[in-house]
Amino acid sequence: MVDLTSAIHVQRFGGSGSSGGAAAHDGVMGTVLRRLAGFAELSAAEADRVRELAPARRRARAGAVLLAEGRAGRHFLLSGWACRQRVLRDGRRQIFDVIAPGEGFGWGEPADGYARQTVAALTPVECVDAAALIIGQGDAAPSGLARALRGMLLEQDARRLDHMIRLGRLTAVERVAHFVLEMQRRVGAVEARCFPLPLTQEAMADVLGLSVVHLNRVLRQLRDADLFELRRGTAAVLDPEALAAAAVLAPAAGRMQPAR
Amino acid sequence: MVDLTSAIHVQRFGGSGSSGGAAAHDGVMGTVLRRLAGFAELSAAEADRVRELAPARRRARAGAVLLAEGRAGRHFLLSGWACRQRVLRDGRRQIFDVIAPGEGFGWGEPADGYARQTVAALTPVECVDAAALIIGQGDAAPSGLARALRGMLLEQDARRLDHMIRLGRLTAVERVAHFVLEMQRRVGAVEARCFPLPLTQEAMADVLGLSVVHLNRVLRQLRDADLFELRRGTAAVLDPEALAAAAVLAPAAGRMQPAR
DNA sequence: CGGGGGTTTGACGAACGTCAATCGGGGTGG
DNA sequence: CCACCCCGATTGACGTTCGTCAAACCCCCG
Repeated sequence: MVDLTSAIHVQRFGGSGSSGGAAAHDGVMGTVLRRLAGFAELSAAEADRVRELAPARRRARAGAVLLAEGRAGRHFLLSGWACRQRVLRDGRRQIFDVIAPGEGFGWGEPADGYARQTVAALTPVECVDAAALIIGQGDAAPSGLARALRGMLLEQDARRLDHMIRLGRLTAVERVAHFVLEMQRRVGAVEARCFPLPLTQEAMADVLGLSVVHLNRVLRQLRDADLFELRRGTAAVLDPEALAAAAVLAPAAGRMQPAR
Repeated sequence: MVDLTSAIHVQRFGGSGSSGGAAAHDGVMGTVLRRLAGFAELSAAEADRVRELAPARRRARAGAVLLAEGRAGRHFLLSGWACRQRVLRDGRRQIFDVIAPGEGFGWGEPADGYARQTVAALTPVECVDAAALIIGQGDAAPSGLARALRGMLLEQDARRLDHMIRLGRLTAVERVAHFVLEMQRRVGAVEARCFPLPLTQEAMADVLGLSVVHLNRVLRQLRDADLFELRRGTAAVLDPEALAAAAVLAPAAGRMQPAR
């Protein structure tokens, strides 16, 4: 499926404008285009419209707020990782959802003061405001772009349900195992043993509703059992079957199923 | 606001067809109409279209599956309480969301195999399939009905975020307090001391990600402290301020905010 | 060669789950 | 009308999981 192993390391601007191969041609928007294509085929014109967003991209450092609480508005994450979160007055933080490179944010978030969530960068990121992007919505045949974006939102919803189960009904080990498998699938590395997962243990703990210390112990436990390893931002699934067994629950599908 | 104290006890069919007062005129659809009106004003024609659904209503007993996993399709809950849930192979259950009388279900659920959730009745219920209801979507000015339904979905989304915080970052006492306040607001009984909450402790435990035993202890603790009481399906908020303090987090707004 | 943030570990305690038994109330059938 | 019964609520005892505090440790960068 989609290979993002390298995409996350793309941090250079300029160059790679119109050299040759498809990936090179896609330039910095490659991550986004490949991910969208995972949901629905885009027409050449649509892909071009997406590519044209590239000059508007901006960088942000880890920890930066990409979208303040209550704000919305179509963005894409070109590289790096972000999250949707909320911080309580006493400092406790819950991360609702991790945003992987190539994914969008701000599309689903209701702007009318309803959902109090903030989008924040977990690593250094590049992102673009896609407010200007023409989608081609409504009426008879939704465009490929519209279908892809819809698919992205649906998958996000599905993942949130999984996440609620994780938080409410899975043990710490199960939560970690399930989260790792979700990320593996999500990053398109189902066959690969290793994939990038540059999240702080603190961030991961705030995703999974655990303390950093306890998460660390669970990670060591999985490492000692040769199931899974996380070192320097790279995840390694050493024993997929055993890890899946530990996860109890199969992660949400990464692709749209045919309507019934 | 909306008073559902009696609505939940409406179990009789027939009668109350066109006697007099507004509530009586709304008949069995009154709960739904009042709730929709809480989000956006409906035109007389729209209200009539909703009322016309009444004959199609059906009953189900507690525990019945109202919408199987993966299915969707516009429904309203006329009376009784239901929930969206998922049950793991080993029997663990997580309830994603409680559905109060008058609320809709199946509107947001994606039908294409994405979200694996089941809608199940928590008490005896009456509900209708509203697939035939003409909404008046799209284009320039969305109808009152469309806006009301959209508001319902937005509120549901907002509540899910709160729910994720509850599960991931609040203690048992905080979870219960927050849940109770959310329900109070949701049922339109913010001023009232008492309101109907006919959930089994087992159901509430599965909402809050707790064991029944521990939930029971928390409830006793709140009762001993004269903060909150739950007896025979009726909730009594004895000390609103203290309960709100115990909840840490203010529950999601019950009404649509003006767009910014 | 120092910071400094992230990771790792130990010791301890609090929060929560499990097992098991009892209680209570309302619904049902005689 | 009453006895029975069953499901849900309640309680005690105990064990486990997980959080907190505190102290190293490690690695990356400057």
